[in-house]
Amino acid sequence: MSVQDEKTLPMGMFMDLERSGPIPLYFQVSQRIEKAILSGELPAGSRLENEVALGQRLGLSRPTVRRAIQEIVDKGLLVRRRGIGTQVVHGQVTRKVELTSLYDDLTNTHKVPSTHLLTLESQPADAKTAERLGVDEGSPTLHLRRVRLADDVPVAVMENWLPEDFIGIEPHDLVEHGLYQVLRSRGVTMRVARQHIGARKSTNEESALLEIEKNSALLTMDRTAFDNSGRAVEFGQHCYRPDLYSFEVTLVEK
Amino acid sequence: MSVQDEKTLPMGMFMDLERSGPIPLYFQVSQRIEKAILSGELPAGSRLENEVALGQRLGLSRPTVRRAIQEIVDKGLLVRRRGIGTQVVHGQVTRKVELTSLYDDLTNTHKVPSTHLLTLESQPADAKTAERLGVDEGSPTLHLRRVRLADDVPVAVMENWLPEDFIGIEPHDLVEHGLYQVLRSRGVTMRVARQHIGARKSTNEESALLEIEKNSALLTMDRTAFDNSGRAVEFGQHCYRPDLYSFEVTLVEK
DNA sequence: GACCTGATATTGTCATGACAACTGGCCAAA
DNA sequence: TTTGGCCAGTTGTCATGACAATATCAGGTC
Repeated sequence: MSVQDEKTLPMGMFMDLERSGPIPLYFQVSQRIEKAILSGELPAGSRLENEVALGQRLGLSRPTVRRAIQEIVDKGLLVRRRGIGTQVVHGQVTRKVELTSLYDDLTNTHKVPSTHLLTLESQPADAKTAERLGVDEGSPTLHLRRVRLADDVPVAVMENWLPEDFIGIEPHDLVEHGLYQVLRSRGVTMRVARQHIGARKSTNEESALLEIEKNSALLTMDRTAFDNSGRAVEFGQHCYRPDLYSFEVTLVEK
Repeated sequence: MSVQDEKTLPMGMFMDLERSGPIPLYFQVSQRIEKAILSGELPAGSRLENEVALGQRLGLSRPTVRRAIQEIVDKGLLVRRRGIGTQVVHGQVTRKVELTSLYDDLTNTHKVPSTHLLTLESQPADAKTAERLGVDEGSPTLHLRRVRLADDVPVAVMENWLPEDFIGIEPHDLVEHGLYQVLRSRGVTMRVARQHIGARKSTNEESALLEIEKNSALLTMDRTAFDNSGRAVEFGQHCYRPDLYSFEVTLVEK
């Protein structure tokens, strides 16, 4: 019995590519394929059409098709093997495969998110904050502390520091929109973020805020985020209720 | 004062590319650039030569140079901006930027790793294991449980299940080499892994094994790993001492 | 039957060329 | 002085073509 006894599917889709629109062709293709996988149209283990044939059928060049496929490989949904072809990964868990999202989206899954703003103040940078943000120690920063809730149940305590040019953000924005949305609306686009994920016991204050027992286990995440110019725009220390939140990561070996 | 007042560096390297060797050209180039960044030769904020010029100087086509640069962008060390160029990210933390490695390597940093093998047995798959591995419930699996130590200090308790064809792995191998090395030596190459990272309190047994207080906070990680044919080859539930171990993740926005 | 050999299929790498889209600065006009 | 438009520089996208590396499979030979 061979390893891939699954047959190649015809994939009768991709008839309408918008060639003059602003959306890249490779992106249009990759989205269709991903959708076909997640919807079950391309079941686990099935083989994809080979790159050349797929390109011909869609009227696209091989590099374009190849890039589209690569996007999905990077997400961990497809596996390519030289001499063999491209297959959908086995593992029926082909859902919820987004790389660790920036939190906003995750609570949106059938939950109503809300925010309690505890602190919003200007604060001189201490040594650690200065190092993480790449600013001088003692220079002013915007310091904020929030409790994030889903369906009125507290999920996380989030403490953030931002460079001084963000001083002036209104409390109203943060309660309504979440930090990253506010930054985006001010013209900042995040590009790179470095995260450390760990665990520790909760303090008494955190236990009260999160409505959990004293000395519970907490899931913690430190993050420094950089915008598209490479400047640090945010440093945060967050802690989560582990019974309500966890991180999902998909690794793809080179 | 402009945002990028840094000057473009000449980068007088890349003289010796091995064109006939087995190592891809784009990989050779990306390694040189990454090395130059990590060594400080390309300081934070400095601009890279533009793709066309760099290609000409190295005798390479633009796609090849572009791919080399893209590799480093994906690691979060470089940032590209259309119309501007490619810059090294600000943020002096340009060290230890490897995506969440597969554990073996992490303990190797100045520590002596060792392993206590607690369990190594054949065990019929329960419902959860069967689902994760994609095998039938009740079919035989290899079940193993280990304590991982660094410098003789326990760091993690790791419990794994593998499909039946791995039954026959010797205890000696696991003590000496770590699970992933053993699998590699049996011809398995990992491609995709899905991980869930969370936290919880330790059980009494875990507290004893890890030499920590009862009811401490633990960092937990569940993982299912797939080989290059997309078949699940390992399912594991691990827990770590949070004072000795944490996860590092670098996110890059599309 | 076991083993080698070659043909075939498929992805991996690389080159060349072209145009589009975005950014920044220069310069002229209001 | 300010505004607007033009221009050059750089990355983003896409097409075409070629060869290399690797896995499968059929067939022949020992």
